[in-house]
Amino acid sequence: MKRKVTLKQIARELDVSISTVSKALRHSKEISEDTREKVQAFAKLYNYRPNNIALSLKNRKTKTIGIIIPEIVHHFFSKVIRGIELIANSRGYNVIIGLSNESFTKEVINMEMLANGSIDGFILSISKETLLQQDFHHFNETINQGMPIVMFDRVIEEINCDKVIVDDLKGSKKAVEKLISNGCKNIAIITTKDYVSVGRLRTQGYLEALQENKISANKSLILKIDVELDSEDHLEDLENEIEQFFKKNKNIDGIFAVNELYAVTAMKVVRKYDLKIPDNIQVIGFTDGVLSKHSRPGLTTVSQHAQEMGEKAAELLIERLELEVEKEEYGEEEEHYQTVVIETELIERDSTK
Amino acid sequence: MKRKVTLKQIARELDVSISTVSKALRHSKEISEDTREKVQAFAKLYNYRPNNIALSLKNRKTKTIGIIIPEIVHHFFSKVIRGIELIANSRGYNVIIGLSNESFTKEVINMEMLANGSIDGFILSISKETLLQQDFHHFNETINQGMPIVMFDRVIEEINCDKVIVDDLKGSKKAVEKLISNGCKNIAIITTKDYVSVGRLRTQGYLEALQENKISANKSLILKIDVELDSEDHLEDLENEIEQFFKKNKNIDGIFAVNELYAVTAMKVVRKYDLKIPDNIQVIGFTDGVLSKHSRPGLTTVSQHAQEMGEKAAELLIERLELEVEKEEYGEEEEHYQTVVIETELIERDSTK
DNA sequence: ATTATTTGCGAAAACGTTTTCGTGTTGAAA
DNA sequence: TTTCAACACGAAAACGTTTTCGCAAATAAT
Repeated sequence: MKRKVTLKQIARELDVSISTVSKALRHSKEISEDTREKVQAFAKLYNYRPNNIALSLKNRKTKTIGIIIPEIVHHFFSKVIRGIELIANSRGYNVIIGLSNESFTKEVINMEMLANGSIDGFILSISKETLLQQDFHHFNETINQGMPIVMFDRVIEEINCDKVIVDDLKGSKKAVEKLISNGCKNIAIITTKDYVSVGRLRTQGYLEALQENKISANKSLILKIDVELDSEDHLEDLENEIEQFFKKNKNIDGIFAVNELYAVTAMKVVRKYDLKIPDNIQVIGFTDGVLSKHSRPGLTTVSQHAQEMGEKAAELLIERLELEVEKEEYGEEEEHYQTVVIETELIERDSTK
Repeated sequence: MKRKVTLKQIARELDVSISTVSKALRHSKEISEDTREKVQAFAKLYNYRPNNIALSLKNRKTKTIGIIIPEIVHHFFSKVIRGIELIANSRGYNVIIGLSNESFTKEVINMEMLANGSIDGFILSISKETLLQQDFHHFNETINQGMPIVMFDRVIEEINCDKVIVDDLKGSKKAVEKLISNGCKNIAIITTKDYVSVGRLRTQGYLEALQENKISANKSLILKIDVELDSEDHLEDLENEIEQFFKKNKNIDGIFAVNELYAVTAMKVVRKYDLKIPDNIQVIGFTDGVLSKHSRPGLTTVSQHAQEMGEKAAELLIERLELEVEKEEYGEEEEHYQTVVIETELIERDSTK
């Protein structure tokens, strides 16, 4: 077992100084061609690679991005990660992941763990619990310490940072408009309780679409699901709740669900009542994940372009990181944060006419 | 914007030495109660946190685990990650992720990027391309440099490291036996080409089950899919290939597929021919992912307990990491690597009788 | 032959810690 | 009064780099 070789060892072996070795390896003009070749040959032979940690300490930057997300077993989030990783890697950055598990405390702990030098900046999506508690001090503190944050999907207006969001409102509106123009008269929405911002926005899109088409919203056609039923362990509860909802509203001929799971579960329930999709009831979901593609019938859905969100978020963060280097040289300029909106796209499959 | 405070700054501010500050914060008995309190109060006020990078450099360990996987947008892998993260975090480790994208080169590059000090050890699953090329030098080199590796799921016998595998052979055997005992006479298998070790093992399980039940294997009932059709972009090609296969083998009454995607795609094809599942054809898949749960009919499947695999892998790695510290103190002992087998479980749903 | 310039290299500082060891001061024991 | 331990603290090394600066030797210019 040969441990990693260091500059010091090379220097000792070749009877030169550490500085000489370092310079020789970085092709410094200061070093004679002779020594340069000698050192490089030796380094190659022993497969020398500079130690990242030492570099990080010296440069005071780690070339690593911290990602904090609520959940990784999730098509949307994993696609975002893929996008982030793609851009990050191509620009020489690594990606370190912390899962909040939708818990406020874990989110805070994870961020603290990473903020102490391990990373240069965060890309994150806020946990449901944090949204619920409305406690955002950890974000502000991190930013105040000079560590940039890019938020995606679940963001908060008031925090001063770059953001990447999907146009939830417009996306939902398009979806509901599609149902309307397809002839639906009684369109139900299956959504989350309001504190998850995306749920609120998507509900709003639903309402606006109705309004603009002169359809009066019917409160009993709005089903708000408790987030606790989202997990895979509560599939049956979710199904039951949706079934109760159906029983109470037999006239439904269109369903807009704010995520895939709600949509396919709704379809499952619909089938129990021997109704045909899309003939009797049309369904549109949100998020173009694996369920939408493989459900039967194929689910018409609003695609969020998750990977693109990740890519954009990574670009924003890295730009800011590299820009900061310059900022230190010139004086501080005004910081200006952007919010990038990723357009949604309605992907039509067989659950609509 | 107040930058992170360091020991040096505290020392200067309080007019003591850096050593004193460090000791005071670590509750050293060397420091008088007076100074200790003073320092701690100041540190708390300025929210002092030791810099991780500096600690890593000093301790020559990063408390970070590197994960290399072929793909993250994948139920199995993301569940494994969740398992790893769970254990890692509870033991004070972070998790840094590299995606190989099933490419040999990216696997190598990613590993090199992380191996230079960024992490203490790897948990990885080998890319298909690497398996195909049979080039494993990067694993051996990493291990030779004293960096432990734990492989999971897609592993290689010959490499000297801990492994966590699912009992693919037994799992498949159980599945096929189930089909047999349910009365299937012509059982097809949809599998991958042989170089993907899990595909090979699962095929082997299929063959053994047939043999032990005195059913002669029929080569035309074995469909080996090219891995390139696995991605979401080639769903149609996959479907076509399976359809051709069906056309040639109209007598199939049972299907065992080595992953979810093949299974649900097969079901899709079956439906085209107006055959009933499970009445005319029974289907069993592998991997209990989101597709199995939500497909219609629900897919009977072999569950691999992905999260448990991740947990076990993390435990193995961390144990070895902490053990190594001791090993440096006592002389080197014989290293002994384990291979942990995670039992599979047959989850019965509606695609079997 | 003397001075000026270039060349090639090493010493040392810096990044932020922890830890070993040394040392001056105090109070107690001799 | 002298000796010794206990106490409280600081200096310095170490982890592995990069980089600035200084310095000697070699070369060029006068």
